[in-house]
Amino acid sequence: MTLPHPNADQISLPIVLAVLGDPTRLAIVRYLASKEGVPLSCSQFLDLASKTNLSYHLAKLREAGVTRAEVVGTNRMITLRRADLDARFPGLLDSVIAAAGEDKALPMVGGADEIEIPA
Amino acid sequence: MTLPHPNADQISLPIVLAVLGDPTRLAIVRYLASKEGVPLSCSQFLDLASKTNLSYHLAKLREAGVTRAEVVGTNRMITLRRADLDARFPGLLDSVIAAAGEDKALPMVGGADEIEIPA
DNA sequence: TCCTTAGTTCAAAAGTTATTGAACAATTGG
DNA sequence: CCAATTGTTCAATAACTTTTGAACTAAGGA
Repeated sequence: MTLPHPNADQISLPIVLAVLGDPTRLAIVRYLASKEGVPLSCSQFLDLASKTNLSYHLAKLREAGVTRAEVVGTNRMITLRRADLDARFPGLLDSVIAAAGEDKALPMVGGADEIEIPA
Repeated sequence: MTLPHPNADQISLPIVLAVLGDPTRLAIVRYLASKEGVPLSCSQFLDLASKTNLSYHLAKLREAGVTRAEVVGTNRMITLRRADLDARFPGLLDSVIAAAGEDKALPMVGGADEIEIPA
């Protein structure tokens, strides 16, 4: 019942960039980052897309090595693979998240005001 | 005879990431970065793809705001838009280039040994 | 002027990614 | 056990991206 994840050394730069180059997925990553490592269930992202479509985007993120999904009962708890990404591509995730944090064009997970943008 | 470029504030994060999420284009950017701001003509990249296909990829990079192309006689001289990208997405380009610099899976522009990988 | 060099444009084909709805599986709570 | 909740899978379609070759433009040199 564990889902397939690449290990750190299998994470590919072009694949990670391509996966992050989608507004829905970037919004997911931004929200995960704003929650500082707290695992979130898939259903937390239903603002962004239909259930089916979310399943697709979350699988892309997981298969690229950007997120980790753990099966807990009937939920999948999603976290960012911060340490693995930082080890593989130092500074990349931080700069993407910082840039995404200011991006008004990206879809929002909560009803706005959900994400703290540090002044 | 000047080509269309977005200005700095029109550069979009997801578009930049998507454009960089392609091995051919990442190789182009890596090579441009390795040449430290020296303008290169399109034909320098013919190792990577056919002339027609290069034209397509270079247009994508230019339209995304990643590169600038200046018409000089019958050549287009290409440079990285380092300052604009750094202003817009601090640290992003540097971390992408650093990660790409070590990536053996990316296509090479010269016959290898062309790019200095700092030890 | 004629030829070459450098690069673009166009239309077609091939391939890939995103989105949808219906049906399914697994767990939990009553 | 039954029903609800959570999320996946599948097949279809729509939409986009990549690649190709042939035809083209524009500048420069002989």
